[in-house]
Formats: sequence, C-alpha cells, structure tokens
Amino acid sequence: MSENPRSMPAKTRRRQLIKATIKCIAKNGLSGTTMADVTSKAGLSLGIVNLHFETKEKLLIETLRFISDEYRNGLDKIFFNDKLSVEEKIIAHVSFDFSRAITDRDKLAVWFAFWGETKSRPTYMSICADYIDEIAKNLTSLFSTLKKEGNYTSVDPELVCICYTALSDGLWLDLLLTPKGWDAADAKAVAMHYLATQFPNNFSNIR
Amino acid sequence: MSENPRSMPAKTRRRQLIKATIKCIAKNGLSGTTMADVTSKAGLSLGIVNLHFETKEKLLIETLRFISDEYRNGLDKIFFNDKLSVEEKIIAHVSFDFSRAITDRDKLAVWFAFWGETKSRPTYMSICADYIDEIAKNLTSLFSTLKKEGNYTSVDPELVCICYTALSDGLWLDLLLTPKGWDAADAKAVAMHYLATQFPNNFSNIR
DNA sequence: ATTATAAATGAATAACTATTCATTCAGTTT
DNA sequence: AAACTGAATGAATAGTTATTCATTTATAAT
Repeated sequence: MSENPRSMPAKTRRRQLIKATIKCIAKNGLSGTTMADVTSKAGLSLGIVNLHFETKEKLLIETLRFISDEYRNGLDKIFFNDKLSVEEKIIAHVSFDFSRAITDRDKLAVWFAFWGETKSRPTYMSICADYIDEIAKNLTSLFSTLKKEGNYTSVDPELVCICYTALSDGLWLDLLLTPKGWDAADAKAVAMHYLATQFPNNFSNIR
Repeated sequence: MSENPRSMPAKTRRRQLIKATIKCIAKNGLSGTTMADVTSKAGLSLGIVNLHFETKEKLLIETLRFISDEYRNGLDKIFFNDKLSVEEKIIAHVSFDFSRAITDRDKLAVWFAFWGETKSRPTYMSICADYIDEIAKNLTSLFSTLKKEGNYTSVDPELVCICYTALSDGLWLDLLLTPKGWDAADAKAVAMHYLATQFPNNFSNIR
C-alpha cells in the first residue's frame, strides 16, 4: 500500500498534496489546517509543500482552483456534448450537481470553507467569479432554448438560472449540515421539483 | 465618541467583543482573526477576551450563538405574532430573510465562515442543528396551514419548506459573492418567485 | 477620606506553526 | 562503478499569536 517511489513528477506530487489538503480542511477546517497535517496526511515530509507550492497560501489557492476546475469541466463536458438534447443537458447538469463526486462531504466542506473567506481574499473571490459567470451564461442559454422549444411563454430564463443555482448551493449546505436522514438523491429531487414548476412538460415525474 | 467608561457590565463588554469579532471575521476570515485584531477593533486591551470568554474558541462559539439567536428570535417574533394571518407571516418571514439586519455582508461572511468549519466542530454543528430544526418546523406548519386555507391540493409543505430554505441560503451566498449589480431586494424577488409557483393566489405580483 | 472590590491593562510568556536549507537518497549518465 | 542530478527530508529557525497575571485604575462601600 506504500505511496512512495522516492521521486515523482511534480504534477503528481502537487495533486497528491491538494487531495491531502481537501481531507485536512474537511477534518480540521481551514483555520485548523497546518502544513504538518497536510504533509503527514500525504505521507510525505514537512518541507515538501514549500518545495512544490512555495507557501501555504499558494497551496490553498491551488486547492480552490482544483475543485473549481473539476466542477466547471464537468459541466462544460455536458454543455458542449452535441449528442444531448437541451432537456437531456439540463437533466445531466442536475445529475452532475448531485453526483457522488460533487456532493462528497469533504469537498462540500472545502467549498464552504473558501466561501467563508472569500470576502477577505480577492484571489479567492476572482477564482469563484470566473466559474460562476461561465456556468450561469451556459445554463441560462439552456433554459432559454428550452423555453422556445417547449413554448413556455411566461418563463424567465435568467431568473430560473439564478433560482436553480441558488437552490443547488443551498441544498449542498443541507447535505453538509445534516449528515444523516438525507442524501444527495433527496436533494436532487428537490431541485427537479423546482424545475418542474417552470417546465412541467419536461421535468414532471422524473426521478 | 469615546467608547470607554473604564468599567462596564459584563454583558455589555461581551456583546461589544462579539460585534468586533463579526467585523474581524468579515475583514480577515476566521483563520485570519486574531485576539489582537478583535480587541483593538473593540478599542480594548489584549487580555480582555480571556477575561470575559476564557479562550478564543469560546468567543467564536458565542459569536455563532449570537447570530443564530438573532436570526431565530427574529423569526419567532413573526411566527408567534397572533395579529398576522398565515399569508402575512410568510411574507414577513421572507422580508426578514432579506432585511438589512440579516443580509449585512459582514454577518453573511460570518455565517459562511462557520458553516465551513461545521464539519470539524461538533459544537458549531449542534448550534446550527438547533435553530435549523425549530425554524423548519414552524415554516412547514405555515405552509401546511396555507395549503388548507387556500385549497392547494397538490402542495407538499415539507418539500416547500426545504426548497425555500435552501433557496434563501443560496441567495445569501450570491449576496456574499457578488457585491455589485445585485442586492437584497433582487434576492427577495427570486424567493417570492418560487413561493408564487406553489401558492399563486397568495404570492403572485408581490413586490 | 479611606478602604475594598472588581474591571481592565499590556508586558511577558508559552505554545504553535510556516519556512528554510544543509543533508540524504534514488535514479541516471558517463 | 564513479560522478552527477534533482527530488525529498526533517531538524533548526523565525515569526506569529493565544494566554497569563502582576499591576493599574475606576467605582462602590464604610
């Protein structure tokens, strides 16, 4: 089970350290995460973070970038998939939002940890702004297309995008705060319930 | 404008320190908040936190309890106000959720800072669980009553409560992350839009 | 006035943690 | 197989921050 050929490509080591950072933030919070924690969780020596990231702050920034990219890339793959209909893309988007990879509680803890510091750190703020803008643009355009295709005359695509996005963020919080008696499938059902109010011919009775 | 009669009742000093803590967390994040910051923001001496709270951790816990209580008490005042109809109570609940006192960005930053640490701190978790449970119970009962009174046969009050609550948490995140081009009134409109899908006779065209 | 009481102070201490860098080690090249 | 290379190590250092407590100060009691 040993993790350690003495030497590894830099990219591998960096990823290994980011993964360890996610686990440490989930276990001890951002304020309780130390270099000693991270490196020992990774099974490596104390100095290695400074070798690969220079400073703790830069490791944290790369960790935020890692989960942001993972999220953005997952959604892009859906949005730019020519084989899916608009309805299928929206369903895939929701499924992705409540998939194992995204609703992993360790990662959710990391999201909220960074969001809590965002107001005080311009770098965190701008990383968040980037992915938020892109995703909102794409999702709004999906709703807009579905409105036309389905003759939903009174739907406001921008409003629905804002509402859906806020809803899924809030449902993530529920998943983080209520460990028992509630899971990602339940959360997904709530999200679909909202979409069904806007596009009843497409999303009613979906499970 | 001086803040300092040399001596003050303990309760006043504690509140003064909690207020300073909120400002510091908003400005520097939880991990960047030091005793020196807090006490100097309060215009008091370094040792005073330990005098009134014993430890930094206890100050943080009392800070979370402070904003939780403020939120819970505000909503209780609405819920137990006999002069309001059910519809009025729900509208008042939403207005409170997006009022100045609650959507103050300093306080929002504090909420998210604590939520990010919740997974690792059982004490934070249990403080959150308390207010969440009570508020959910009350809000569900409002929706349940409105369902009967308004003959909304297909509404699921528990689902609507979960959905509304997640939505408002998510809208708070939007207010925290997007300082410009978006305000509490806009967020409130989104929340009302959702309620209108469930109770169209009560909440359509409300501003 | 004098004494007693309790709050507040802040310099000193203790504890913790990020960062540095001389050394070790596992490959790779000659 | 000897010399070279660069990743990795971890003891030592430097910096930061929570906590302590002897002293000061304001107010109340006698």
